[in-house]
Amino acid sequence: MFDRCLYFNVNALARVVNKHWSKAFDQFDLSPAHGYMLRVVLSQPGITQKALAGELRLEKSTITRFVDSLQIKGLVRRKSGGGDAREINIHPTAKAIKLHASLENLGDQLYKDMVSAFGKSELSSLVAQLQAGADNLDR
Amino acid sequence: MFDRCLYFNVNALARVVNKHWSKAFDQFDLSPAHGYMLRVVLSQPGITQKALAGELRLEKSTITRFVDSLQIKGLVRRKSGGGDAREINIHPTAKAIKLHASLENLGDQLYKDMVSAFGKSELSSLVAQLQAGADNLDR
DNA sequence: CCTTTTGGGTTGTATATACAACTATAATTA
DNA sequence: TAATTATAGTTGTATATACAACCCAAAAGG
Repeated sequence: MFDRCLYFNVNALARVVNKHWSKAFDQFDLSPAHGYMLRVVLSQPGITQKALAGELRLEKSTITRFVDSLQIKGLVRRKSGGGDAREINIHPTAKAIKLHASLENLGDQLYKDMVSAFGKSELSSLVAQLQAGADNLDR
Repeated sequence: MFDRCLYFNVNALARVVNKHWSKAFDQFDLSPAHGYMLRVVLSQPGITQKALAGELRLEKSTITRFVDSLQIKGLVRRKSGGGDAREINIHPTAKAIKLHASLENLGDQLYKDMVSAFGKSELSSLVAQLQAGADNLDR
């Protein structure tokens, strides 16, 4: 009934993609969203929460929550005192650093899974359209 | 950092689409998801919850919750007793029937919004890819 | 300087949705 | 037909995420 509807189809695809990603991230005991945030922290140690919100396109309150839970798991630390006292810098712990390579491998693996599910050129055109769509609408 | 990642981009687009749709559905005091469910009930009065889950691609427990809230708003009624006593048939109330035309108009309007944001052919190719993607992965 | 405004982060609260365990009924099989 | 299995729906619980109201520190304007 909603075959041609953007809202319906983007949400339906998001649900199946999220399920696939969740299963893959289970081995790290992380949700995909938390895993992606950790990847950003690992690649930019000391990043502020504001910048994380920008990278991940999530609200700052959501970032607070995610940092809280990574902190509870012993994967990141909050540090203040770098110039602007309002800012908080997020650093990966040694435990997180040990995961870095396997997290990136998982990313590669998932990409390959999608290439074989969709085909390489179809996948990249789909992703490009998703991205253009978000940019278009986000105003 | 995740520019080419399906997970990231499908979720980012879903968030902006959902925001746009939510704003549009405010006038009915419905979330888009509830509005879509009501549209299905209006077009197939007496549909079972199982069939609703199929149409909307949502879990049956989610359907229970949605029907609960439409019922509380006086928009649908549950009726049993049609043969199989496990099944529950969902019917729109008179109040819901009055909304039917404007809900469909809203759907048309949103479609037009998307056509002007994306362009007609880009939109339909995007939606077709979303749909094919969900079908592909959902196994 | 002192006051106002802006910006980063947190907290309270709300919604969408899922999954697993459960209940009640129907269908199958022995 | 009695026992097993499958199916429709409900409920408990959990997660992701948003928004609005708030707090504190910084910047800007008088």
